[in-house]
Amino acid sequence: MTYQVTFSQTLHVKDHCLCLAAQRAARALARRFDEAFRHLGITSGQFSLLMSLNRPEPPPMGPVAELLAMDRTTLTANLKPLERRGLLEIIPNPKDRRSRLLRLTDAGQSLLAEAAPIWESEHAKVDALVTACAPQDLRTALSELA
Amino acid sequence: MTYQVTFSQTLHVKDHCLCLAAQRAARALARRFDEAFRHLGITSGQFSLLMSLNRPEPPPMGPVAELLAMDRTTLTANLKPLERRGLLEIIPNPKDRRSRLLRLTDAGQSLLAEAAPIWESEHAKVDALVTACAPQDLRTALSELA
DNA sequence: TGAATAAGAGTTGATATCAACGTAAATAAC
DNA sequence: GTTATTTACGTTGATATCAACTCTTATTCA
Repeated sequence: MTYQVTFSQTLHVKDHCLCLAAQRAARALARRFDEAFRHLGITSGQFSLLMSLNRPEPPPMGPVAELLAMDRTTLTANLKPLERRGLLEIIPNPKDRRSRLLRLTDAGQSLLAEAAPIWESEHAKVDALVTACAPQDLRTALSELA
Repeated sequence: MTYQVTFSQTLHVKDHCLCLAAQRAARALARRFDEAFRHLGITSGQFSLLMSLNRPEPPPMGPVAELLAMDRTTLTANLKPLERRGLLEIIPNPKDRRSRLLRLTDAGQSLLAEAAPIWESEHAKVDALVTACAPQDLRTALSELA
């Protein structure tokens, strides 16, 4: 005879699982920003990636993957469509031949400049949805989990 | 001449974007629970899906997709590997011939019974990581975004 | 009742995600 | 200085995600 998970245990998990809550919020927010950026031809994830490359010096892949909290191989995959579209370049690192540097192209810069005000306005709406705690505390709490 | 996004704007987005923060946390939590469930052969997402089917009556797909805050077509895709492994069944709805009902099999129930205590212990560790606000407030805030 | 509309799902195509494995280069140990 | 280890990245295969489109069945309404 096998132990059965009761319905009330299921309800407990549903109401308490931070993993599920984070997935739900992440999916919903991604869809929301995907929609906002759609006319620019980028997704929310692509916006975050392009924005993370807007630095004084082109960064190698490792730190970017770390910043986005994604697997390095996921980053490799995500770069491809953006590279194809000429929004970024993957160039050798003169300091370390194992490494590649990620550089935003002018086209990438321009696209980012169009996207930034959209992010600003959409994000203000999202921020306003949060009432259970201060939005800054929510951000901090999420960072504690990453 | 094209407007350029400044580095300080980039830092502002990085430090304030709830979408990025949610993606980061969601990815990190998924990896963490994936690891915890690995020996059972399921991922964190599959755990959430199977758990959501543990109800007195097999639910149709729509409400399950809604509960998980995922696209209906994503749910269709996610069901396939679990159905192949005999953990759930997709059966016709006698009340509505457009609809399908999702039923956990005995094997699915058993697997869930093994997974539940793992979730319990892993989740306690995760909960302890949250200090910026009460874990319950974090859950509520995330729900407000979904 | 018959036509228009809405609702529930599936398929396709593109991208996203990660583990497992592999390659090459830098660094450490001896 | 040669070997061992570590680091940085890529490829492959499986699953995840969603938009756009299509199919079928209910429901609405005229």
